[in-house]
Amino acid sequence: MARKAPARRITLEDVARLAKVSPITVSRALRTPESVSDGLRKRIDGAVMKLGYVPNAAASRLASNRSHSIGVIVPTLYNVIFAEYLQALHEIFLPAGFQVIVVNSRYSTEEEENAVRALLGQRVEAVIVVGVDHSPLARRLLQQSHVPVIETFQISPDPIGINIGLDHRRAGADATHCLIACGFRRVGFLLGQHDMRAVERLAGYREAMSDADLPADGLVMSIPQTSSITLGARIMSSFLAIGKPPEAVFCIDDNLALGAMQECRRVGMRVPDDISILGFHDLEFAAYASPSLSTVYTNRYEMGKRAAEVALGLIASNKRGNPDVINVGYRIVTRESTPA
Amino acid sequence: MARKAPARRITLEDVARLAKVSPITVSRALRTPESVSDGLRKRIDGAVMKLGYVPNAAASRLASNRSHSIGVIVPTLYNVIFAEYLQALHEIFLPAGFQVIVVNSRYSTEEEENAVRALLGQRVEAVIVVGVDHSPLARRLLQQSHVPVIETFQISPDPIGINIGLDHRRAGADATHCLIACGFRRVGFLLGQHDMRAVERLAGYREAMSDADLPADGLVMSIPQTSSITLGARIMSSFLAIGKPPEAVFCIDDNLALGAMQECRRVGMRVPDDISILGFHDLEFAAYASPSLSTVYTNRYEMGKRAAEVALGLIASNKRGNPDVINVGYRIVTRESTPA
DNA sequence: TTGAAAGCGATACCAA
DNA sequence: TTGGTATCGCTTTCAA
Repeated sequence: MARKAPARRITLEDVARLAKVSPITVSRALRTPESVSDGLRKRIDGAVMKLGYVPNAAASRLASNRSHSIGVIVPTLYNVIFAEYLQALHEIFLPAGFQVIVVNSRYSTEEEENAVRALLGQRVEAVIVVGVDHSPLARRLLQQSHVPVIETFQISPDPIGINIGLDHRRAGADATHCLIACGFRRVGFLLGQHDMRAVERLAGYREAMSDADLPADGLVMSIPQTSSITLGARIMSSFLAIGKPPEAVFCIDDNLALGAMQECRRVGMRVPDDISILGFHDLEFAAYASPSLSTVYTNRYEMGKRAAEVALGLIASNKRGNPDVINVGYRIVTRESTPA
Repeated sequence: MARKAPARRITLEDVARLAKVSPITVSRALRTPESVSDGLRKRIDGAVMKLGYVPNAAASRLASNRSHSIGVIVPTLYNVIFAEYLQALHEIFLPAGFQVIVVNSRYSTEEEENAVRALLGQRVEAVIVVGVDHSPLARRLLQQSHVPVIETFQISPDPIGINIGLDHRRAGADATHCLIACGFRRVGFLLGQHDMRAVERLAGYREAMSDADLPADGLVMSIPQTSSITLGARIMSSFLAIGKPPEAVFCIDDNLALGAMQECRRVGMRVPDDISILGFHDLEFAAYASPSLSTVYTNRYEMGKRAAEVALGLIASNKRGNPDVINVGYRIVTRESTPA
């Protein structure tokens, strides 16, 4: 076995010894400097610096039963929508003295369950999770944890706690109606992986088609992989390969839409003259594509910001928050890739 | 003050009591199930399930002095290059039983220092950080921490431990030479914020211009904000506003490049006929832009992967790793936005 | 303002 | 295979 402690780590006691005070005084000087006399504080700060002391967070958490950290579960980091969301969370939590622990569930309910366990094990003071579908155990663990739980991005018929999101089914239906209103009958739907938000938007699409008495058969095309521009091009290519091209396609997100658009142009179809393309989320490049991309704007930043604010409020008041749904909505943005 | 413990949290002891075994046996059953008899294991698992027990990581860390977690510091989450890098880290560390704690330093040395302190306080078993410029205290804390430190993305003249990156100065010089070789004399340089990688690339640009006896005065344009497509358009717009347009511009990254390209087109300049544009990083959309964007490919995934592998090796062998530089290089990718 | 003693909830080490 | 006991490094009482 390795020799114990190859140069033991510096502890509070080491600092106390060097500063010739008791450990508890050092602890105080670090947490509430104003509660310690000037002289001592200076001696202690000096000792801390000299030794390069870094408090052991595990010990602190154990003793205080406070972690000063927030757990956040996102399905991926590849998509910039989650970066925007996380940015908002950081902007609220860091100044409030909380650390943000981000865990990536990679769109897997199983990994999400592990993430929940890991975060609750860290005794995070709130859990903020993207999506509303969880494994039964994950749901139960969240429910019986004593911390606020906030589900985001999607609204839930049965939220665990606070729920801040938008109605993806309605957004999908509205967007599809919008294309139908342009006079299109063959409206396609392109998607990558079938996460629950995608599935809801697809359901909205089917609903809208059905409402307009239009068949959706053979118009839904999916390659269940992480959404990307490349994937959009591939899906569009498969779509075009199997028969009569659609008059319009609604893509599960802007990445797919951009790829689909480029693929159409590659094979000589003009957008929007020969085919219309509608994306989702309104990523930054959508406005800069040529033609610029029509899409559905969603406010990721606001969802993050409100989630963080709600969480801070609940933590401060030592409550969990009764189930409540906050719908932040969406907005269809018409640009050049669809008719005016 | 709030009443203490509104329904106390479940501990190992609660599980032990319910399963009628000693706490230490529960601990064993959870960590090394094979070291406990079948009957007990089942009873214990049942009790864990029934109570929804989640071990307190703080207590475990304190007692075992192992955190099973890795600290990663990135300057932003907005840029997909870091998502790719983090993805690689996750893919290596999670299966190896390590949690990845991601902290965002928001391009601030000060926040980075806080991040270092927070991570070392968590007793992470390795620190992986983007960049090689740190505050003196951050550097010292990393140095005297007893864990492996891996600096990435950029090569360092004086690495703390292992250093995996590329030479941004040379990449900047090579890219600029490439434009000069096309016969351009007025080659501009566009950048947003002056992080150290950007500064190195700028230095490379200046070097290349000076090598070719070309003046760089008035050809460097910067708006020190987070890089984005919009920002690229704005910087290009300012550039065009102040006088004779350049023959080519080298942009600090593909976002800026795409924005710059769209701005040129907006004002009626053709790319590459009237102006050439070169980006950096080869983000996915670069190949799909129209015209497709020439750029410099960097391998973020590989940097993450190798950093993780090296870290795991060092952790396993209980070593810190002597300073060593691994240069992963880059590659200039010529597409339609520059002459062939 | 400072300090002494008693935990926090797990694991390590040694016994049975 | 199972259990007792000390201990990890800090904070929370409570006293001085």
